[in-house]
Amino acid sequence: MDSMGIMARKPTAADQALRLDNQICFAVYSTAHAFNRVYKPLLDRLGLTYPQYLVMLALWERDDVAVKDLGERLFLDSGTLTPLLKRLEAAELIKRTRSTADERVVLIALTPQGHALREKAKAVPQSILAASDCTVGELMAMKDEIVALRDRLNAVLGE
Amino acid sequence: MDSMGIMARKPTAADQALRLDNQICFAVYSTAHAFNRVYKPLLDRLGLTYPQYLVMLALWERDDVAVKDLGERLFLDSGTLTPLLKRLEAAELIKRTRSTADERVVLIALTPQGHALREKAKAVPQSILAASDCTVGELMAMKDEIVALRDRLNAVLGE
DNA sequence: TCACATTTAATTGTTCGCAATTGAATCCGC
DNA sequence: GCGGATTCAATTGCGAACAATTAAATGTGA
Repeated sequence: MDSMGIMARKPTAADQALRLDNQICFAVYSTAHAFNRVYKPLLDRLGLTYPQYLVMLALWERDDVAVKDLGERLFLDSGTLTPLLKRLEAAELIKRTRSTADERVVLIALTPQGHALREKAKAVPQSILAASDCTVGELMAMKDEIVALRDRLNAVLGE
Repeated sequence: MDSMGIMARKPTAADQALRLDNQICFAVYSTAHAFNRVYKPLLDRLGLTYPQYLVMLALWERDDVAVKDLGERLFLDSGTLTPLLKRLEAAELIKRTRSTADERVVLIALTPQGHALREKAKAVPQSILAASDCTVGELMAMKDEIVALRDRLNAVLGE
């Protein structure tokens, strides 16, 4: 077969598909890391990691919600969220309380400091926009495509 | 200001930008996780995690390379790669050897088993393609856009 | 009512991902 | 040569991410 040797061989479609450059998943994976690195210095000023920032974004839209609800919005499970939320509570940005109606449920609420942090966070998106060197319209179009892809992937998982 | 209270308030552009739905970074982040979950059962059969699969993809294209070279291709550093490569070595898929020319450098080479695994891996991309429910053309177009975004983000980091 | 299934968070263990540091090897200017 | 800067991989420590399990609370059917 000489698949690794000196002899020339016409690359098959399967060969091409295994090329790193051709993989959309690697494109998405490496772009996620690039975003993370761009966010890092901005979020350091807020005392947040990127996943913590996502949790705060979700809570600024709606708080007093169960861990499960937060997990569904962020596509994360309790194994990830429980320790992360404990760190946010230690930072006094949120408060965790058992629901009285259903004691299995832990409700997450913002503290005054948690609410207040939103003002400081408003500067973040425009810094990212600048770093992306794109227009808002371009980014939103891309975002819609990527979300559509994500939702199709998640649909397969749900089967 | 009543930013959290009952009074209605016209959402500003900054408010809109903080919405989770509007964030391309969250779209990318959550899509990366969705890919990971789709890959998981496929890669389990190969005995690889997703990052390990990426390393193998890179090595199938070119091996006998330094850790640093691998890191540049995958956008990862030695803190991530060193333990990952040790696990691949333990699985006998790669061999790590110090370069004789420059003893700081560790060269990564595929073992026969490492080469052989490529044949089994050929089935993976088409399964992903099916899960994405897209045409190859659509995916490649998206990939190019995302890579362009990644490269602009990385360019800002390099400044 | 009571057994049994389901739901919800928390926990445990493994693997990334990265910042910061370390230590060895190499390079470079003088 | 020699000394300091640089390069490279490894290490340490922390924070995700997730599978699998646990434990408690709740729901359901006979």
